[in-house]
Amino acid sequence: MAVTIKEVAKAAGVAPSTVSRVIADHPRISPATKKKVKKAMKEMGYHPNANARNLANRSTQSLGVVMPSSADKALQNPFFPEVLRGISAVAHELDYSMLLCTGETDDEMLEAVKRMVYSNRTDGIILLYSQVNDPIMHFLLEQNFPFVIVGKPAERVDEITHVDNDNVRAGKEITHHLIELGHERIAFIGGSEDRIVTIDRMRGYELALEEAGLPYLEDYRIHTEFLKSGGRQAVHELFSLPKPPTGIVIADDLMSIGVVNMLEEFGKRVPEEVSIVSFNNVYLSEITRPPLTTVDIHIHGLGSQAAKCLIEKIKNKEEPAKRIIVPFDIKYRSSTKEIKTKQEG
Amino acid sequence: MAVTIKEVAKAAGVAPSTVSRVIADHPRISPATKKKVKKAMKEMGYHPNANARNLANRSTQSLGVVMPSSADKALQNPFFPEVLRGISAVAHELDYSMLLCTGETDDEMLEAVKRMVYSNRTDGIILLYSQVNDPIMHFLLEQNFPFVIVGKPAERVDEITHVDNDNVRAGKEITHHLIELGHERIAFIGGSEDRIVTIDRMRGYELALEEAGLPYLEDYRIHTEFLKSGGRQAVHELFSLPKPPTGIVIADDLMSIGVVNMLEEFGKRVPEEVSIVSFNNVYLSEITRPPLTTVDIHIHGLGSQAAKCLIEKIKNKEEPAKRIIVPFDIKYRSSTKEIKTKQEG
DNA sequence: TTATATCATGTATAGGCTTACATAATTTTT
DNA sequence: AAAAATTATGTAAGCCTATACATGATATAA
Repeated sequence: MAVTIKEVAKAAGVAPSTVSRVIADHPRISPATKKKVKKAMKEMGYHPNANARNLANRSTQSLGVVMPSSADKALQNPFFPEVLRGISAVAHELDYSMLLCTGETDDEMLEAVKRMVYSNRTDGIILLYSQVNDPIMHFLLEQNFPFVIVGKPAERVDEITHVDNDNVRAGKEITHHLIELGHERIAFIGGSEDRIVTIDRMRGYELALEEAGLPYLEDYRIHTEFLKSGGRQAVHELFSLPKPPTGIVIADDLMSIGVVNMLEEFGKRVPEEVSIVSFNNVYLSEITRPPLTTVDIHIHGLGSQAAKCLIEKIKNKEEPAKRIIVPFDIKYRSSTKEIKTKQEG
Repeated sequence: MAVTIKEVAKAAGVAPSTVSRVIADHPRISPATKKKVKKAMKEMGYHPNANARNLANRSTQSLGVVMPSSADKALQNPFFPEVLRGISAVAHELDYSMLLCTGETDDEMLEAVKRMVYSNRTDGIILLYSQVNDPIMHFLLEQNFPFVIVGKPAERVDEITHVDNDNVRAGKEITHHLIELGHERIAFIGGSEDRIVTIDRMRGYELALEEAGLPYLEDYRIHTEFLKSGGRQAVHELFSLPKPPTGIVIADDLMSIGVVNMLEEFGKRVPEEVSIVSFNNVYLSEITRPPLTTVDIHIHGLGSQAAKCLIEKIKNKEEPAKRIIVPFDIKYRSSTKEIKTKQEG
């Protein structure tokens, strides 16, 4: 059994409460006893017991982090380790620990979150995704439990603290880049339409087309989970169109890699024949072939800001809902190319 | 304040200890009172407080998971989300939660681990990496704190429970595959030589060469962190050799992608001019171009086995050290090609 | 110098749960 | 039918820390 506050107290010849106060750096402890107690703590190898402490404090000093359910392969997205790092950076600094929550199915996830909340294992929760009609979010809302979202809430946007990029603008700007290069037939490939991030990025894509006076074709929009075969089929159809696109806006770097692969299969080369842009700027996008022109969304920043907001909210339940927009910038690399021959008006 | 055991007891007309026993499903509680108490719990929305419980039990019901320090980009490896899923699967099942531990520097990591251990935040630790002379491992050993390694310990192999693939054999077999295809000039590219996984895979590579009577050249071995520029330089040198390799064994799928990219830059095509094999079989390796022939190490299994072992060890301190070898299999895809023209004797 | 404010520390309780031990009720044994 | 064993539940003492309140010692004010 580890050494307790009592034993330290006895050794230092003071009361347990005094030791506790020394730990908390209470101002009304004389320098002399402070020193004496600290010495005893060192000598005896004392370390406070987090459980006891948290019980007394009615807190846990830990942040729950909820990943999307891992039904799909999306979880292998390097986005996640990177946000985790961001969260970890400030959590560590402010002396919080991170409780991770994954699960195979949505039900399993919800159950896991409920357990975390009910059993008081965490002081607050970060949702690493945002989707339409999310039961977990509803639960948290209903319980009035502190949480923040990385991404934009599907509803009650003004009541829920969230950390996001301006994905609409990012979508618009990156699409605009393609337009500037002379592209007029631009497709959009994104994941599930339930994910807010997909919706926003697509919205930006639409706006850019509109602004440029380019037609907006239903056939140019693909939503797929990208589990290989499904995605292949979709891309195949896209390029079987009478007027196939010359540029594609893809909602995620990881998908881009799959798309490049499929295009190659169909004999289309990137960027010579098709230009591609995407989002996230994971490390991968730099080392893949071709290196991707992509929106750097500052994943690490998303994570660290989310952690910061959540901790503020935990410390002060009255903290108003906030919206933090992490700026993005575009990394211009080699997956796009100017288009010379204007494709008929 | 949440409802406590006492309140439930009062409502059900029993003693708090009875309620506690109902929760623990104690056999000596009559079905009648069990039912009565459960009803009260439901009605009042009672949920046990994890902190109080853990304090009384001197346990935490949580597993600490230590990722490598994120100094390098290696953390963006999809390997990690995938092991986490594996760990999570059994942790969840056995009602443990996962405490994540990352850090920028090695010192920060060590400090974080010390805090976890000293403050009793976790019952045991899973190390997601293994390297030579790891201060964290030494600390854990010295404290006699339950931990398991995903990978092979650098020392005291028989005293430390670990879950690993037979990386030497995997290295040998995958290299052998290249040899079977007629390759005789085979290089090896791996990450840091401090990582045991690199060492083992390279050892397998060497064994395969030896067995086939192929020469083993110093110049054919590259170790790099693969932070782009460094890797590029190395690959450049490799292919400036008088006799450049026709096949490469690469220690990790993620690196493979970088290598393919660089080769392309140097005008070498995969697999037409250079064959490539690697390890891990992350989702990416399937969708990249070309799809990689790679060793499927069953990442999920590594994680789940590790969690299982750790929990066993937590429950029984006397549990002997174990070594679990998760089987691997090779996914044959399109990054290798038979070599026709025997390159001079 | 005495009353009062300030400071340094101690006492005791709370936080929510588990569990060894005690006790009352029931069943089994002889 | 009394003694013994078993069963069902209660009592109370932890687990370790934080903190409101109490107390004694100094310093300040009147």
